[in-house]
Amino acid sequence: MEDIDRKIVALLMRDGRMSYTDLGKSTGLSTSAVHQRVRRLEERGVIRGYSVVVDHEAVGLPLTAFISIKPIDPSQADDSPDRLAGVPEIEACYSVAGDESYILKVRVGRPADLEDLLARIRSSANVTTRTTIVLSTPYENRPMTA
Amino acid sequence: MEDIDRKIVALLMRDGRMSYTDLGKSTGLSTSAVHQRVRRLEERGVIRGYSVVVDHEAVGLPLTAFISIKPIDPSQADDSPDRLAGVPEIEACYSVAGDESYILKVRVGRPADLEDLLARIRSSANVTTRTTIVLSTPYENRPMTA
DNA sequence: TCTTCCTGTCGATGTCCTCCACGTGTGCAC
DNA sequence: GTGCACACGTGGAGGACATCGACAGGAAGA
Repeated sequence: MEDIDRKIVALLMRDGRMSYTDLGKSTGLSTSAVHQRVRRLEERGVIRGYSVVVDHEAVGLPLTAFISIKPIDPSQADDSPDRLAGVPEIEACYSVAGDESYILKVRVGRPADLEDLLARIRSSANVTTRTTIVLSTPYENRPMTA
Repeated sequence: MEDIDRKIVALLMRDGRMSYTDLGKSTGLSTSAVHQRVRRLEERGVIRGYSVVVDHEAVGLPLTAFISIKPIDPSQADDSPDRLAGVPEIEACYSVAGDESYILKVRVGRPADLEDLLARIRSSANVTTRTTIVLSTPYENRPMTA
């Protein structure tokens, strides 16, 4: 990937609503040229979409946790992501190497909600869980460096 | 937070570049009214900013890992986030309850880069590390449900 | 050299953002 | 009830921006 594309992506990570005009000024290109590049980045799948950065406390989900899961029956089909896809509290699911098979990142409102969520995860995916509570988040989703 | 604000946030999580006109149509409000609400959400800090969703493989960072860190000297000042803030490979830093003190999410290009990164983390923060390699990411940063 | 492809600039058009003036409903003091 | 303040909505006007097409220049290969 070219250097200028990398710069465009880095700029958009900092401000996803930046106008093409401003992107052009920051990269030394014309508006149309930037527009074309962004469209190509979208087509190639480098840019998958745009999103908003939300304060989770403010939207009523102040409690974050990581849940590592392990199948109870090691011979069972490994389809936990599908089984858990419908659980809205799960923000991310990573297949990992190591003792456990997946790490989930979840957000809930209160400890009681977490308890309830764990029960749902265990029963719907037939797994054991190991939960790590997040106390604070110094930083998250930091933008790439140019 | 109001129901309609929640809907606006949910819509923007799905498409952070959605126009105020379209947001208005989806929420049954006029363009100006939506605009006002979004501005208030930004002022209150509910909306912290806008960003782009990037395919990390496409930008040359296909290897993701979680690194749990623990201070070597338990009596030392607990300022790891500050010490590590300058390391660009670290995308997120969570202070967690449990045996370890922080979980870092990192992205690098190759295993050798991870080795190098781990050395830098250990020396600059004076910590021991436990690394969990991500094999695949079924989903990540899923939008809230309305 | 000529062709082709890629990537850029420039200009025109329609859409959207942005702001301002104004209307409406609610709660409160009088 | 009346008057007022306030929060929140609508609608319109203007300027900025996105979007598209036509065209220019440079690089690589025949």
